[in-house]
Amino acid sequence: MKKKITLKQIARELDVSISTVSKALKNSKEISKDTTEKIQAFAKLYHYKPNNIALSLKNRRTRNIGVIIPDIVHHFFTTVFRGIEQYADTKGYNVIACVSDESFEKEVINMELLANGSIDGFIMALSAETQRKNDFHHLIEIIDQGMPLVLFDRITDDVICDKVVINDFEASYMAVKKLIENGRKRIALITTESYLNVSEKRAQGYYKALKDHNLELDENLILRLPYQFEDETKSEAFFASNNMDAVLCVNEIFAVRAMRIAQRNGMKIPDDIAFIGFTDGILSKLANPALTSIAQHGEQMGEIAAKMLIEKIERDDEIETEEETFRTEVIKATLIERESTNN
Amino acid sequence: MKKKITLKQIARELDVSISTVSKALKNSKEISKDTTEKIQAFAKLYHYKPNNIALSLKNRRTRNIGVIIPDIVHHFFTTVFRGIEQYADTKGYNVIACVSDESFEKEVINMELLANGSIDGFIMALSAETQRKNDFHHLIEIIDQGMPLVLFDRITDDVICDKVVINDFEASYMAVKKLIENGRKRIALITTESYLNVSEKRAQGYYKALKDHNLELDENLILRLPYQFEDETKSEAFFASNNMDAVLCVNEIFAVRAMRIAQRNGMKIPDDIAFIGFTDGILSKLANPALTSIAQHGEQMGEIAAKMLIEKIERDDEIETEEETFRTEVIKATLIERESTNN
DNA sequence: TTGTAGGCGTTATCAG
DNA sequence: CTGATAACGCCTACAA
Repeated sequence: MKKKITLKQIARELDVSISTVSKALKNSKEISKDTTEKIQAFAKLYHYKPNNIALSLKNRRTRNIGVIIPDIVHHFFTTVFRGIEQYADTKGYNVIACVSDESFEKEVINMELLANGSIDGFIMALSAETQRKNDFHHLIEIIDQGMPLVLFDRITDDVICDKVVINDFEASYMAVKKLIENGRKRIALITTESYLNVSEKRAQGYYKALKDHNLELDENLILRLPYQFEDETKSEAFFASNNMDAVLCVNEIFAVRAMRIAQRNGMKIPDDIAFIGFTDGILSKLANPALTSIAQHGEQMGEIAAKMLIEKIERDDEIETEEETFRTEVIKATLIERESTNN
Repeated sequence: MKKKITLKQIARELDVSISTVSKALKNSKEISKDTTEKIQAFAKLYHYKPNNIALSLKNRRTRNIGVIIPDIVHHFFTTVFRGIEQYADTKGYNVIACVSDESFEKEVINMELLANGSIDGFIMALSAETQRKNDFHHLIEIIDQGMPLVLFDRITDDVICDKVVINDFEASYMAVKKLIENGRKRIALITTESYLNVSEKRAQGYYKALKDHNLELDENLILRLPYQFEDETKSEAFFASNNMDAVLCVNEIFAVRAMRIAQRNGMKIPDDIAFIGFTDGILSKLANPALTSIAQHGEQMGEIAAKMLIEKIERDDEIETEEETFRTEVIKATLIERESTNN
């Protein structure tokens, strides 16, 4: 077992000084061709690679970025993560991934842990609990310390930083509009129980679309489900006690579950009832019938977030003063039509 | 914007030496109560937290573990990742996640990048390309440097290290046996095209089960699909030109796709044809009909892998010599029966 | 009780 | 052309 070799060891072996070795390995022309070759050959032989930690300490940058997502099993976050990872990779950055599990406390702890030098910046989506509590002191503190932060999807207006979102309101509006144009009259909304920024915006789009087309808002047609687990009793009661001809769901899991229940109740999709869901993931594609779905372009979102963050990190290095400016990028969601609606 | 404060700054402000500050913050009884209190108060006021990078350099451990998975959108890997992250979190470790994208080169590059001091150990599943090339020099080199490594799921016998797998062979055998006991005679296998260790073992289980029950192995009943993308033409031809009454698939995506095609061809599930898939993910649960599925317990797998790794990391710290021993943990897969088979 | 010095691995500056 | 020194932030054995 040969431990990693250091400059010091090379220097000792070759009977030169550490700085000579360092320079030779960087092809500095201060060093003679002879010594340079000798040192490089030796270094190669022993697979010398500079120690990242020492470099980080010296340069005050780690080339690590911290990503905190509420839930990794949720397809949307996974795709965003993928986008982040891919872009970061091309720029030579590593991604440290933390899952907040929708918990405020885990979010805070993870952030504090990473903020102590382990990373150069954060990309995150707020946990449900954080949004409910409306407590963002940990984010503000981080920013205060000069650490770049990019929020995506689950954002808040209370924190001033770079952000990436999709046009939830418009996307939802368009989806409902489409349903109405297809002749649907009783359009239900299945959304999350807890207060999530995005769900709220999607609900607003739904309200507005109904209103603009002179359809009455019927509170009975709105079902609020717990975000994580559900035993389907609420959903079944919902379908049993209401008649509707279309459903908009704020995510694809809700949509696919709802379709199953509707089918179990003998309804034909899309003849009797149409479905549209957010999150155009694998479930939408492979559902039976395939689900018409609003693509949130998670991968693109992650890529943009990573790009914004890395730009800010690398800018910080150069100029020092210069007034900070923050951007909010809005990605346009697109409707992917499949079998659960008629076109 | 207040940058993070260091021991040095505290020392200067309070007009004491750095080591006094360091000791005071650790409640060393070398330091007088007075100074200790003064220093601690000041440190608290400025939110002093030791710099992780400096600690890593000093202690030669980072409390980071590197995880390399072939594909994060694949549900199974996601759940393993979750298990790793959760366990690591409880032990105060961070997880640096890299995606190899099934590419040998990305796997090598990522490993080399991380191996230079960024992490204390690796957990990984081999990329498809790595398994195909049978080239593991990068793993061997890593181990050689004394870096702990745990392989999971996609493993190889050519590398000696800790491993976690499920009993693929037996699981597959049991699944086929069940199908046979249900009266199925023409049982197909849908597996991956590229050589993957796990697929191979599952195929072996399939062969053995057929043989033990005196069913002939019909090569026409085996469909090999590309791992990542597929336009379904091959699958459709497969279903068109063969008649079968059951299908075993090496993952749930293949299974759900296959079910759709069978249904499109007018077959009734499970009456005309039964399906069993590996990977008991969300797709299996929400498919229509719900898919009988072999649970691989990804989360548990991740947890065990993380536990093995962290134990090795922390053992390395203490004792130095002591002969190394490596374990292979085998997790028992379980069959979750749903609507796609009759019980 | 407090401080000094050396070291973790690297680089940059300056002196020889 | 080469080497000594200081610094990044922290810890600790040893000295005062």
